[in-house]
Amino acid sequence: MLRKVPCAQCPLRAISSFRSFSVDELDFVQSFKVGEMVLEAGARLLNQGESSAHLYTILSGWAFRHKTLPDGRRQILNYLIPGDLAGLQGTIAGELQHSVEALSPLVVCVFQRDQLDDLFRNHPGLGFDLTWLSAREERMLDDHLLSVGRRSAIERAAYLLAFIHQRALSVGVPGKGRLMIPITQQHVADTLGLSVVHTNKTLKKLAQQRLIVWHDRACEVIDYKGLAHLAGWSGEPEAPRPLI
Amino acid sequence: MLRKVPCAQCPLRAISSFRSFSVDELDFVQSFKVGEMVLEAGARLLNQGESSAHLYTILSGWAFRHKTLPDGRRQILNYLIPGDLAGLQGTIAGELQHSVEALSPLVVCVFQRDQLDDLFRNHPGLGFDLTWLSAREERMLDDHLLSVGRRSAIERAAYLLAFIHQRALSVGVPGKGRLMIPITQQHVADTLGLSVVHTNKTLKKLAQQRLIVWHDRACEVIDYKGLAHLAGWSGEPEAPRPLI
DNA sequence: CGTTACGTTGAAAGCTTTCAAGCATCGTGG
DNA sequence: CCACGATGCTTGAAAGCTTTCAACGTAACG
Repeated sequence: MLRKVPCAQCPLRAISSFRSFSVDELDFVQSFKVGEMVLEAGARLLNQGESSAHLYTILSGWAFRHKTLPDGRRQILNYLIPGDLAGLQGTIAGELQHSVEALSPLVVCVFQRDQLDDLFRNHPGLGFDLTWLSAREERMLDDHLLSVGRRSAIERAAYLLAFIHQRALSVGVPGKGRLMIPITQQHVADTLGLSVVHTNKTLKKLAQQRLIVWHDRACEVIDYKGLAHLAGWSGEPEAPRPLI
Repeated sequence: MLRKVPCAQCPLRAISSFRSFSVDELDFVQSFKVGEMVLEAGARLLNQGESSAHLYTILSGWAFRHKTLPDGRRQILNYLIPGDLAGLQGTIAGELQHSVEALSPLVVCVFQRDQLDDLFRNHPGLGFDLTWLSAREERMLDDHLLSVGRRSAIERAAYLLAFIHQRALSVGVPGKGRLMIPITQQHVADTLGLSVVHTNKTLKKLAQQRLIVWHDRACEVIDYKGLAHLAGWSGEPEAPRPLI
């Protein structure tokens, strides 16, 4: 937890999908920031049942949020990519009810939870942003719940991959290369509520229809519109969003 | 939209699960409140695809939040009971991505969305509360997603009814009588991601095990602990919560 | 070169849906 | 007052989607 890039020079802020911040806001966020942390793929950022004194914003890399039943069955709740905030739920209860695990090497920005009071008191705009981010996560969960509850296996898979693809593009994740979503079929299965075996067969169908290509531990979306259409999904509404 | 009970005398505030508000906060909430609205069972409070200038807090009655696929398949996302806030998602995008429909006669408190700025600016504690409420909804959705994705049909049903039961008790919904959850088996099916037919057979099993009794368009929980145990669910963590 | 993680396949078993039909209640119009 | 349509709850049987079981191939790694 050494490096501490000045927020004003954060490469993420250059991306057009993030709203611009005032100097005042940037100053505060800068002081709110404790430092940066680097995790390797597979490492846990947050743990179900534990409480954390920190909030995190993903700077680079991929992660996912999940929770498990007592007997070990696992459900992936959502994926985290650069610009996403993690750990806010810890604000309402001591213990976090889910875990966050890195899918790829991960760099996160670390904030001190006990400065939240200060944030709400002195920077109402940022307070609003936190509510905004939370409501946005809620909306994504609504979509996932609709998907897992009411879509067929192939529709679910199509929706999921289209969803992740769109989100990653909106924050420029692919860089200059092609976008490779760094997940295994087990991750897909645990997101869709399916078995790995059936997930494998379902992804194969999507590949046969030339909608995706499955690489080693990664998925490449070939036809985003085709996926969205198959799933009957119109995409997430885009709006300039805050980056805390 | 006529009556306007003073917030300080709101019967909900007498319930111990809500945190106490300062005079200052009460004054603001009072001014934030535009009035009250009464809906009959089946009426829509909010509509997917439309935008609303209002936020609502349920004062009495039951409602549910849901969204549908283009071909009509419906997923119920959550249930709303007294003290719950509705419409916050409309803050982040013009159009709401879900609908809210009354399950029983409903009385709601109406707030003006464009006063949210004022709220965040002059009442940081209430701003925090909004984030808190949003994060809480998020946590409930996490639980539902885990349930629909990874629990068997009977576990899902047990979880759902235990969940609703606990929540309703925490805000004193049953009054002095027994708690009757005013839902049809179609609602249960659309919440669990199952067909009505299979839902019917599943509920019958719960009834045979003496965990619930199904009445006409209503469910009575007989053995809350039994349901929670069957579902492998430990209940929602309880904490004093805000009432806006 | 053995081990482990990931992906792939085929077949049987099982859970859930769909299809069909029937019963009961309730409000409405004739 | 009664027929009738609409809504909700039940049931049985067949069809279908998904899981489980079992095996096998490959690539990466120590």
